[in-house]
Amino acid sequence: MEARCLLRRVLFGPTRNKLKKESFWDSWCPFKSGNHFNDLSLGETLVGGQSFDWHTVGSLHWRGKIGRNIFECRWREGRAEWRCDQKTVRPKELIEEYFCLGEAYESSLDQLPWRSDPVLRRSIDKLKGLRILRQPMDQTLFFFILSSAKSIPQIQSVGEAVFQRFGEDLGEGIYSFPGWDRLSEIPEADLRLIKLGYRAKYVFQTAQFIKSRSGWLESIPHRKYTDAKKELMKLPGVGGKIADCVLLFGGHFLEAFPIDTWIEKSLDNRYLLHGWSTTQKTHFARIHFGKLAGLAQQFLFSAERLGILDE
DNA sequence: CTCCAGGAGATAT
DNA sequence: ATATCTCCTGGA
Repeated sequence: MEARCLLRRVLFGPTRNKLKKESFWDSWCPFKSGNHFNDLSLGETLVGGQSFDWHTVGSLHWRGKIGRNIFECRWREGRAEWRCDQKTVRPKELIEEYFCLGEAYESSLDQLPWRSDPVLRRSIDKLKGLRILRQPMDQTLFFFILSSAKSIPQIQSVGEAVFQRFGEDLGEGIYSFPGWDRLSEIPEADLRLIKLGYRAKYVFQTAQFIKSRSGWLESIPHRKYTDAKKELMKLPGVGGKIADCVLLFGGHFLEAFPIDTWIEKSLDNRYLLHGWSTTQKTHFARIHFGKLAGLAQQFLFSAERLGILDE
């Protein structure tokens, strides 16, 4: 057996398969301390509904992409770790930027009214380290147009189908966002074949809108929040809720406060706003949570969705 | 089989 | 302003 192996090695070298498997991933690195996650918050950050770039590959183990680079994250022995493809350039910087691992996070958290709000306080406590990722606006817009009346797994699978068909293979079964230029060439009927349903028209028309206004989408992150929201709502299929999701998750506008059914439930039952209109609830959020309402929203959303406030 | 999901848009009041 | 209906699809 030994000799056979040796002979094979001399004649053909290590098998291609084995070589690839052993050299793809670099070693695991711990996340910077001081911005530590906990066993809940890492997963919630990655696959809790703000991003659709990650999928679970095992217990407390996720794979996904940052830009066009494949990464993995996991929760192991009481700490969060990440690793990437060996040929990724400056991965540490990518991680730090994507997860906002700087000092600003802690002070942002401290600015939320947790001192006077037991619901928020408990949510933050249970989900230490939960954060808003820095994701690209174009792709985020695409995913949230798909999100209308769909659950997280459905949004992800439909989105991935589009990526797989029209995007680029990045390896490990992960495909890139095709981009709005490419999407503008795809007939609505083709999108319907991939099960986008009535959202197919929104994607198609949004692609035409963006194509006909060079620089428009790129200008959104540079605008003031209210102006940016008003602009996004010009897009077919983008109302107030989706616009806020795109701004919060794709533009890092931390004042955006998307009100979905989970937040609605939280505001109704925990903040006793049952019967208030969406406009009134939005106003309440702005007054009560302040300039970083979107960050507060993420904690309330996850806490409500995970059902961890009623224990 | 019916009902509704992490909505938006159109229409009617 | 508020209420209701429809739009696709998949899962309960």
